[in-house]
Amino acid sequence: MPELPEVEAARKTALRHLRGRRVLAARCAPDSIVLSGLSPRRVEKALQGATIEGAGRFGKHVWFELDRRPWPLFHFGMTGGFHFLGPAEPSPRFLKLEIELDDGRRFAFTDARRFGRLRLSGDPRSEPTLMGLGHDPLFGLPKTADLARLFGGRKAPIKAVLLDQTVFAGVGNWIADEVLYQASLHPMRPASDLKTAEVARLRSALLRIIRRAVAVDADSDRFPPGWLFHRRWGRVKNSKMPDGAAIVHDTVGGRTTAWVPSRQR
DNA sequence: CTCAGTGTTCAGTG
DNA sequence: TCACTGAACACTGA
Repeated sequence: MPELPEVEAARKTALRHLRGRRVLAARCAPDSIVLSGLSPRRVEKALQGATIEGAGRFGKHVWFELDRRPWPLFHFGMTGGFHFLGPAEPSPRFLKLEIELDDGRRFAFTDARRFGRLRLSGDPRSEPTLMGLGHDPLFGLPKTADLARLFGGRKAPIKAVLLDQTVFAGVGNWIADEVLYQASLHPMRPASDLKTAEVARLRSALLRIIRRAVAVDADSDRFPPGWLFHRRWGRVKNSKMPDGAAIVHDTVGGRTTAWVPSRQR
């Protein structure tokens, strides 16, 4: 669920449900991994009685803006997510944080696989982990010439560079594959080998894909039918694009990579 | 039972 | 120091 568009959709939904709401009660699970050692009590105390005024995001990180500090800062890892519940609904499985709002509704943060994180921050934007991030495509990308210069020092496969959060914040595995497919680029090409025209194609594909996915709130049923996304899942043998082009699966940059050799040279 | 997986970090290497 | 690679992490679901 959690690449940039999914996290942005979660942020917007949170904003819709939570803005202006006061926290009546908060319950935080004693999960020392997800909390990275932070005490559940501190999280509960930070939220208890606070009013939620906004929600921010950078890359795959999302946070709530309260009327006082510190603020909760979330990362979804592989399986984290937000849930919004009515007063009588049962709490979801894998619950890490639950909040009761002053309108009777409830908010929950869950994470089955526990790669997600919940922290507190006086100012998320100045957290070292956020400041180390590269360009969030939704907030804009450098011009082609500057990207080309950035790639010039990288001999790693372009797929790996796309996944590098210190270069492109928020890009994950399916977006990287979609970008390379739509830009007709071989995932294993060393980044430094890309010609200017190829960097331009990558740049516009990245912008187009992120903007479109965000515009439909990361609802993959509404992604354009031609996207690789719809046919990339699993290492399914003999899978093909609608035009008959074969999709193959390899490991590149340590991740499963779905690509179409007939199109990506 | 085995294995892949929409992510990040850290150790080891060059 | 930097860039890069691969393993580790934790757990579910196929």
